[in-house]
Amino acid sequence: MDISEVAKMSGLPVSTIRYYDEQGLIKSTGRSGLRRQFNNSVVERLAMISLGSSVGFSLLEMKHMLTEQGAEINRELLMAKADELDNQIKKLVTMRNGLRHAAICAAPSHLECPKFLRILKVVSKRRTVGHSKY
Amino acid sequence: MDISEVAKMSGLPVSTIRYYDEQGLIKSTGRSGLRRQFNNSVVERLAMISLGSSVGFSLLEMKHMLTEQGAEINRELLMAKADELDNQIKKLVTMRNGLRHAAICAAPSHLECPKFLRILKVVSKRRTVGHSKY
DNA sequence: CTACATCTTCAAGTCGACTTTAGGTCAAGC
DNA sequence: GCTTGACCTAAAGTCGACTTGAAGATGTAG
Repeated sequence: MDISEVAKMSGLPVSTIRYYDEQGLIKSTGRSGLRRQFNNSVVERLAMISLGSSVGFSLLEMKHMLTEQGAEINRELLMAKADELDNQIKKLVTMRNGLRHAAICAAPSHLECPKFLRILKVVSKRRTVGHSKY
Repeated sequence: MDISEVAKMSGLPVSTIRYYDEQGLIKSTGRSGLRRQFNNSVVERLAMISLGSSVGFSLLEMKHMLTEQGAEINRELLMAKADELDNQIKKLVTMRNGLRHAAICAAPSHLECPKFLRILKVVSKRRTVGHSKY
C-alpha cells in the first residue's frame, strides 16, 4: 500500500510517516519504482508509536521498545518502562487531584491553600517519562 | 533572596529561573541594584510549574493556570485541565498494562499478540495533554 | 579601594520532532 | 506522447524550552 493510504489509515501526515521511516521506526516492505510500499502491520506500529509519544516517550525510546523479535533485553526494558509509567501516573493523579481541589478551593490564591501546597511535596524532579539507558 | 538561592531551593538551574521570569511565569519582588529578589513563595510556584510540565503542560498553559487572584474563568480552566489529565491517565494506564503484558507475552513480536493489539484500539489521536483554548 | 564572585542583558546556539520547500521521477489517463 | 497527480530526496525552516557565551555591572570581603 502507498504512503497516502497509510496516512489515511493512521491519521498521521505523510511527512510524519516519511520522517518515521527515515528514523527507522517503521519499515516499508520495499519500493514500487521509487514509491514506498507498506503492509497493514505498519498501521498498528504507528498507533503504538503515537500512543508512546502521547505518554511522553521519545521516538528513540519507542524505537528501542519496538525492535522486532523479542530479545531478552527487550522484555526487561519493557518492564522498566512500565515502572516509569507507574511513576508518571502517580504524578498525573496528584496533579489532577490538585487541579480539582484548586477549582473549588476558597483560598484567594491556589498557592496559599495548604491542601494544594501539600500536593507539591509529592513531586519528584523528572520532567519526562524516561531518561534511562534507552 | 537572590536567584542562586532560589535555584538551590528549587533544584532548577539559574538560567531556567531567569527564563521563567522573562516568560512571566514567576515574578521577582523587585531588584536590589540589578539583581532580582524573590521571596519563598516562588519556590512553590516553581514546584507547581515543574509538576505541570512533567505531566505535559506547556509553559503557556501553566502561565494561564497560575494567574494570581482566582478569577472565575480560571476555576473553569482548572476543571477542564483536570479532565484532560483524566484522559491522559487512562492512556498511561493502557500503555503500562500493554508494556507489562508484552514483557511476559509469548508472541514472537508484540505486534502479533492479540492482547497487545487490543490496547491500541483505546488510543485517541492527541499527542499532548492540552490543545484547548489555553 | 580594589578584587572578584555573582549578578545582569542580549544574542545565538541546541535539541527533538516535525513541516515546508524546491526540484525531480514516474505510472496512468487522455 | 504528453500532462497530471502522487510520489521522491535533500536541505532548510519552525517551535518550545532551554542553555551558552560574551561583555558589562555591582555587593561584599579584605
